Amino acid sequence: MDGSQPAPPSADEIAVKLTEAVHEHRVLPGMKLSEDEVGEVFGVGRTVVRQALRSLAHDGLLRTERNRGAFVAKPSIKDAREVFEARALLEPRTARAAAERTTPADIALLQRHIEEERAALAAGRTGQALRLSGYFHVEIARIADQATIEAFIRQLVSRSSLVIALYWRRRNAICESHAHHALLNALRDHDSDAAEDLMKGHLLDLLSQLDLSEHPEERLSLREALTS
Amino acid sequence: MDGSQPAPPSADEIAVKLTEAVHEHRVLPGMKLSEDEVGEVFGVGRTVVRQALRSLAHDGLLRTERNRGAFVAKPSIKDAREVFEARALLEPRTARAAAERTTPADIALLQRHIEEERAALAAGRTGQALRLSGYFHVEIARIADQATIEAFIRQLVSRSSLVIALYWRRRNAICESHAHHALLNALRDHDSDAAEDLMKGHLLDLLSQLDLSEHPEERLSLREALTS
DNA sequence: GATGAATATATTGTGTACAATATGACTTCT
DNA sequence: AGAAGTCATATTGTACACAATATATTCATC
Repeated sequence: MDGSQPAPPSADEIAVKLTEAVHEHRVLPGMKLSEDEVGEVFGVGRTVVRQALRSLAHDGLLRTERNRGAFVAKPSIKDAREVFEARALLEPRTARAAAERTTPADIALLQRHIEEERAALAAGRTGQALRLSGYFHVEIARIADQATIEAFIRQLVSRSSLVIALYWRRRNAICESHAHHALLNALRDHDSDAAEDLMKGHLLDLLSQLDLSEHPEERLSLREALTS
Repeated sequence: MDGSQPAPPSADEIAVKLTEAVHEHRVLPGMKLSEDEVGEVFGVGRTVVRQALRSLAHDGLLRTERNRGAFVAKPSIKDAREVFEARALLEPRTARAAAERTTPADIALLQRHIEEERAALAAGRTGQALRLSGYFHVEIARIADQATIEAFIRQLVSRSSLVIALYWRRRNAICESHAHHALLNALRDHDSDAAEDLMKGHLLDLLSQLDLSEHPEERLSLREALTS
């Protein structure tokens, strides 16, 4: 057997793991991420954990309160709208750019991606399906060869996961698969106009599935009503 | 006299100071930021400096090499193009949104902003003028009441400073003042179309002032040619 | 019994010591 | 003299100890 303990993960690796957990709705908005706890899970000291947490906080996934700790962000309704407005500005044009550069290798990769997503959904692993569904959008930015925009979209997709956790109406993420398939076809055919339109429509669809009307229940937490 | 030493700055405050220094071209691409050195300047330990540096690195302003240190990023020509493509996607539409929400107070603030910029330029403080010129764009996102997009634009403006430091042709940043003034008028008149068009044109102007043709001199650093 | 203060506990914030690693200097050998 | 190997030095990477602060508990008092 291999007695050597596996190399402790780096701060970036931990950040990726935590982000994945957010995407899969395994950690939910409001949950506290204790430094000691996270450190014990990953087998590193608090120093490294702190770096990872700070990285997540910088992406807007965590909110840190001084001498209190790091909590998974709970995007407000305004935040939710902002996220999708930003996506509406970035993603359609990026999809257009991607359509002009898509290679057969990209298509194959996206196809595998969609297949995994479908399989995860069929197996009831909705968390993984959700994460893959988000990464699909990141992949398109990568195909467009726009690293800067890709980083932004990655951030927006992450926050979208939080938004979905808070404001999603129904549990049927099935429609997504169709939208992604249509996008795939547009990319394959280098149909820029279609890609841009499909992406725009897809984002509007997603937004329309959210319930962004302020309910009084939002205010059930008196603490946050007064401290925020 | 006040013998009490001033409270040591927080990591965020140091990050802001460093970012300002980048904006003002006081720290230039490639410069090394030693942890001990920065810590001594600000009167804090390496722990806090590290957080600040990591924050800058997350914004793409620094590049950290393992066991070597943090160096101010030197955006490639591709990076430069990406930055302005992202800005072209975000800022015109944001200017449009801002035009629909601009208040007299915003106008007054922008006017002061432009005046400061002009004064700095007249006094030969080109660094400050450059920084103010960048923050003007951030202000517009703030007026649009889009915190998410504002954060992105802030990041892009910062990187633009690096790009300008590397690829700017002439030293005449005078034209900017006119462009910003025209934008101010459009915002005051709530002329959304004009605001969007002016911003689009302004960004194209900026881009056209850059020299983004690959020169062989770019490759004078063998080290970077092989390690990157 | 309720309220308020005082204390106890737990968690984060920061400095520092030590380990890991890269770079530069020096020595040695051909 | 040049090249390669070895060692010295400096800087970053990490863990840990202690300080600061917020929360929970206890206890006295009305």
